[in-house]
Amino acid sequence: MPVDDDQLDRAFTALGDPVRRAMIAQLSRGPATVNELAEPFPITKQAVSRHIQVLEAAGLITRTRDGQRRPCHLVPAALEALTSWIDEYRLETERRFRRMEEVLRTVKE
Amino acid sequence: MPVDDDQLDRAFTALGDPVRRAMIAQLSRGPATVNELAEPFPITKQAVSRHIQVLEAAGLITRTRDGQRRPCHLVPAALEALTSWIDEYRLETERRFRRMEEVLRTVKE
DNA sequence: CCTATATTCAACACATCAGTTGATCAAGGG
DNA sequence: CCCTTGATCAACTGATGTGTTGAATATAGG
Repeated sequence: MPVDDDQLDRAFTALGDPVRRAMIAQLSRGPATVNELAEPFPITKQAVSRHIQVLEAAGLITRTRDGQRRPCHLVPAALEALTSWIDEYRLETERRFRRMEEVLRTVKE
Repeated sequence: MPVDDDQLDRAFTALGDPVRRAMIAQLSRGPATVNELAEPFPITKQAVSRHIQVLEAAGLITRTRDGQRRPCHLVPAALEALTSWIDEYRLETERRFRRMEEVLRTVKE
């Protein structure tokens, strides 16, 4: 499933921050609230709250409601869209390299 | 092969820009110089030159010398490191989802 | 109802980024 | 040796991002 350019902007930029990547890692082990996500970091909860908003706007997480808590959940399909984008160009490059090697071997004979 | 945090910062941030992603796409079809990479965009070559420096610092491309030209080459291994990072957490999340479904089915009986 | 907890909003400071223009450096070709 | 071409450096501007503090909102629970 294709993703538009703005969505890729937001998703890749979101991953370009060590705090947000650590949050992704934690969320892969299960849902977590703002407070739980904030715990490992020496920053305020407001700052954490905004990191979460960045991840949500990027489509990388969704949020549910549980009383006064707003647990975050990782969205595997969004991650998959990113690897698909990257793989397209990696695979094309690798195919091109193999074709070049082929030519070099042929010439050498 | 693991990648350190700063390298992930630089690489993901580099991909968070549509101009740089378009450059990646072009480079997957073959090496290109600054001038060739600048051609599709309505920005100055100095700006393109700096985008290239960002991609190089991120390890996503390397540069060679060909007379006065400095062709850029995509580095597939760097792209692979990114998909590996993402996949680790996507797969963990999918495994967790499957375990939850399993539990739900068991409880329903 | 009142209070504590979880989260968010608003306004501000500071740093980084993407773009510009103008000057500079490096390599090739007449 | 000059001149052109490819690329980069330096300084500046405006926009965006990340953090802070302080106030506000919403829900739970006695």
